[in-house]
Amino acid sequence: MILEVIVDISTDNVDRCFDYLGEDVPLGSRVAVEFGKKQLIGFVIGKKETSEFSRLKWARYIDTPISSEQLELLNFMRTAYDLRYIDALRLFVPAKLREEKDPEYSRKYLSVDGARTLEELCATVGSRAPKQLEALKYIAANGGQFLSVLIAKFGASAINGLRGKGVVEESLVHERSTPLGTLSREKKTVTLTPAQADAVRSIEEGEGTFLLHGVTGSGKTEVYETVIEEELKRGKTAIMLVPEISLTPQVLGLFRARFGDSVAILHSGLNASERYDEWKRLRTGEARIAIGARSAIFAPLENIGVIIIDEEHDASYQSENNPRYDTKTVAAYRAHLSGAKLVLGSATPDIETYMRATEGKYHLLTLPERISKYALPEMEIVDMTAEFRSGNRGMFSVTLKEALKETLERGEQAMLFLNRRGFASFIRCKECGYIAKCEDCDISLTYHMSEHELKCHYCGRRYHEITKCPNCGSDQIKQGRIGTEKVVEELKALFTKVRVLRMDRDTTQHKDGYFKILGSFAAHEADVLVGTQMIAKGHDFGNVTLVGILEADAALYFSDYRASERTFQLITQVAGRAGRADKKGRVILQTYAPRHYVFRYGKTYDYVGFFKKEINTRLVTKFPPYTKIVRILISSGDEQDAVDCTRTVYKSIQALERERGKFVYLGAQRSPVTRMNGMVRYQVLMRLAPEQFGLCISDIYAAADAVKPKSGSIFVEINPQSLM
DNA sequence: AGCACGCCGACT
DNA sequence: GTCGGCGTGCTC
Repeated sequence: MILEVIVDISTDNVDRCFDYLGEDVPLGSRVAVEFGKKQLIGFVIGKKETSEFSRLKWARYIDTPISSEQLELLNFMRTAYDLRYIDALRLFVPAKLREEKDPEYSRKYLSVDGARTLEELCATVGSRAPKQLEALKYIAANGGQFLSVLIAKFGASAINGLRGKGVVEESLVHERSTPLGTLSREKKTVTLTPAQADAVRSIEEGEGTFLLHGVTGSGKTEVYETVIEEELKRGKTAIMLVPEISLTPQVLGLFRARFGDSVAILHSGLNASERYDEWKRLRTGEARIAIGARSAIFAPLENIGVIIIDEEHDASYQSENNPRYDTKTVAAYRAHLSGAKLVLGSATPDIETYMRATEGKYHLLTLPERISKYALPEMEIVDMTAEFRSGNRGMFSVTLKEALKETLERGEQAMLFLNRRGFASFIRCKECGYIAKCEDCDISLTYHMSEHELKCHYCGRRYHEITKCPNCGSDQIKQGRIGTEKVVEELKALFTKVRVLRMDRDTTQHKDGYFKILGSFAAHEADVLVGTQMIAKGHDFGNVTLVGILEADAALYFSDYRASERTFQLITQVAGRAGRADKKGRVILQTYAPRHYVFRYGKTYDYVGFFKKEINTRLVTKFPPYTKIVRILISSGDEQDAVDCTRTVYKSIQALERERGKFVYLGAQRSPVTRMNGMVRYQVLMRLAPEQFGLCISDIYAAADAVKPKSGSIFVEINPQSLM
């Protein structure tokens, strides 16, 4: 039998089948092959009787980690996203299975010599080795520990010293590193509200895709859990996806408590062995629920009853680096293949998702109110242009200053949220709030310092630099953007004794920085937490009664058609941080555009009102969901090469446009971020009507694949999250 | 990704 | 005269 094998090398030149002789094994099998003179892992994706090659090598069968259903999903993704076989295959298989050694691992485990007392052992080690003594005591106190853990904790020299002295016993433990047996299942019977029960019933009795729309605290999680439970009772399995950032130990703990060992958790904190362990528990059927970030959609489950995507509007569901894919589309296809239901949940759904729900393509389920009797905090909108005109040139409004003072006096905590994304800068008039926008696209213009001009990132149109506000004539027109450091500075100048924590890219760079800061704030080691969107999600702090949103409108002006949508999501999310059970919260939102519809609807948490307004804007400006944005990004080490490649691609796309009908927009330009690690970046950007998209996308992929930059890359993105 | 084959500059 | 630079091309 001839096996068609994909070898485990990720390059375009080997992104095809290679024929090998082998047994008649199932498709999706893992084989060991000699490729050139390298020993590699390969995956069987086809079988045939004859080959046009004469001197074939043999492939040795190992196992079959990928099901035929998963292979179908893989093929779908390959055409939908123009992926390499191997890049797509790797999503389905834990890294451990791609290493040549036996994936069944066992780890060295150290315990103290039980025949002697701890004092005797300490004496043997001697007082001249304090580190070893410390380690020894630790081992004794814990009843033993894995060698790798000990080395990480005490250093290799201390541990090897101990091992040399014969005071510890070594054994090979063929076991998972995080014992689960200790976690008992919590037999908590939750009583669902009528709305929750209705939602559960609709999902259980229906099929297809559901949008579960409910504000923060309306109890979406109970609906998910009950639906999963029902599916398990029917003998089905379930996948639940959550945004990467919400995979906190607490959230995971809740699910473990409810479902015990039948849930497998796939998160980025797992090492290769742990990941393999969880994968195997799903594959063998030991675990029947997979929970994780976006890649958990590839979990090795059969007979899936439901796929749940929580916070479905979250940007992390779109994979922005290879393999590029969009989880919701993949999930929809997987659900279709396995006859599973797809449940999308959010308080602020993606505009496209909600549109499909209004069109009847998704079943819309609404959870109207918060479960606890405490209403969402009220938002106060402060007009910063008025503050500016009345002489307050600082970044805090009078209202916010007073509210901060009161909060601190009561010994409560505050969060100051700074709405800042990326490094694009917009131009704003501080007197009247005017923002420079593209006349064609209604997208904020970005100031390019090198060229002294303003540009629209979506159509490339250029405008002269402006020094006077065209609206009110003021010369107070400048780049609007402030940093977290600046906020902390001004805060400390106002309140000398205030204890401030800052959370942004800089302070969370080192590992665990994120959780350390949150933990410290939760323990009331600081009065105010200043941060970017990072502090918007999850994390309830009982003592926080004030949330200040500085420059609430800043995200409105990032040159992105989703700016309003993102702003609405952010402000409603951040506002939810204020006030909990017993303490009423207060939200103060500072903006230079108080009359913008985002704030009008945001103030009352009116998503539907916002949606109606926003969808109309999208229709008029011809942005998604009424079009699809396709971007071909070309990067090269050589400027001329990049220009040549861009021209070639642009020409073939133009030819395509002549053949298939006019696109909504087509243009080629330098990428907004011109250089990135030594590479020059150009892009061909287009907007297609949905029908055109279906017709053209494979040709667009072909046009891009036909060009090969000398020392760089070329790839196609669909509705990219940002145009950086 | 590797590795071999292949055609042009400064070295024992 | 040769060693070696890394540019193109192939791996079933």
